[in-house]
Amino acid sequence: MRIGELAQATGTKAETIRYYEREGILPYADRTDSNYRDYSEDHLATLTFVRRARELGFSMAQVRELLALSDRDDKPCQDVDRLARSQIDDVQRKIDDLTAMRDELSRMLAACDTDKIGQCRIVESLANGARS
Amino acid sequence: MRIGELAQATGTKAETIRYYEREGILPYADRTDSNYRDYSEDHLATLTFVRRARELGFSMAQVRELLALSDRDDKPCQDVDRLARSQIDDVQRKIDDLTAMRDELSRMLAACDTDKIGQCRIVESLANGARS
DNA sequence: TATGCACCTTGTAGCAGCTACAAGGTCAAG
DNA sequence: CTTGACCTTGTAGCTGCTACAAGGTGCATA
Repeated sequence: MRIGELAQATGTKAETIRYYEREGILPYADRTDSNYRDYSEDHLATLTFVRRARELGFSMAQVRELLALSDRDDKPCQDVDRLARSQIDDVQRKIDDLTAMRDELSRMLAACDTDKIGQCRIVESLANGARS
Repeated sequence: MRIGELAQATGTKAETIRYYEREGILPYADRTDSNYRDYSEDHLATLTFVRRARELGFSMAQVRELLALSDRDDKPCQDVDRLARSQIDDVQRKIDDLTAMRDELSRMLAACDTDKIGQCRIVESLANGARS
């Protein structure tokens, strides 16, 4: 697969893909005889993952960590455990916040449907949750 | 409440708060006689919301839209409806992705606990979901 | 009263994570 | 043989902060 195809498949700019390669986020792609980057299904999967993780608010450093969980053949189980455990808490917190947000948006929609004028409490929905 | 206090309460740098004011993300704060910014509970709630929304991967523009839903006294119900509806889809997609990620992280933890060597499929967990 | 810290302003500059465009070149399909 | 996708290196712009400097005010405390 060439860079343009991969770009299209993932909704990523070709220049961003090259940038990820330079940054070591994506593994270096083999070059064809004509020096074109040649991508595999693995590259596609990794890039899709990276893009979604970034959309979900993970930093590049966190994405690197998450990717590191992937090829952990070398790493002892307890490292993986520690890494996964700390990520899980982070992910769960995001889910909780998003759920509160979604529920509030739904409530507003429902109020709109029945033409009741409801107050919008979307700010409160996230603001009030006591968190560390 | 003064800026330092608000900064501490929300884990935001004072300079970031001033930046948000300049950008119109946070409403202009009244100044005391001694020209200090004076924040209310509303400011606290809004800033908390903004910070969480940003952590969840919403852009400044999206945060503005979400905030706009909040003081919609002026806007007709159908505008609110349209805006809320499109945001809900976005939020639900994030929840689904994060849930897949969390489940896969949990699976890995479980495998670690029982000392079975399981393959890490976190990349696949997000990569394979067919999405628009 | 003086020291020190939090705050004010304006301005400039840096980092992260892209995104864009330019210059100069290769490759392959119509 | 032209067109368009790709290659390289380099530079510069955008977003969303973050930092620091310069010069000044407010205010609590030794």
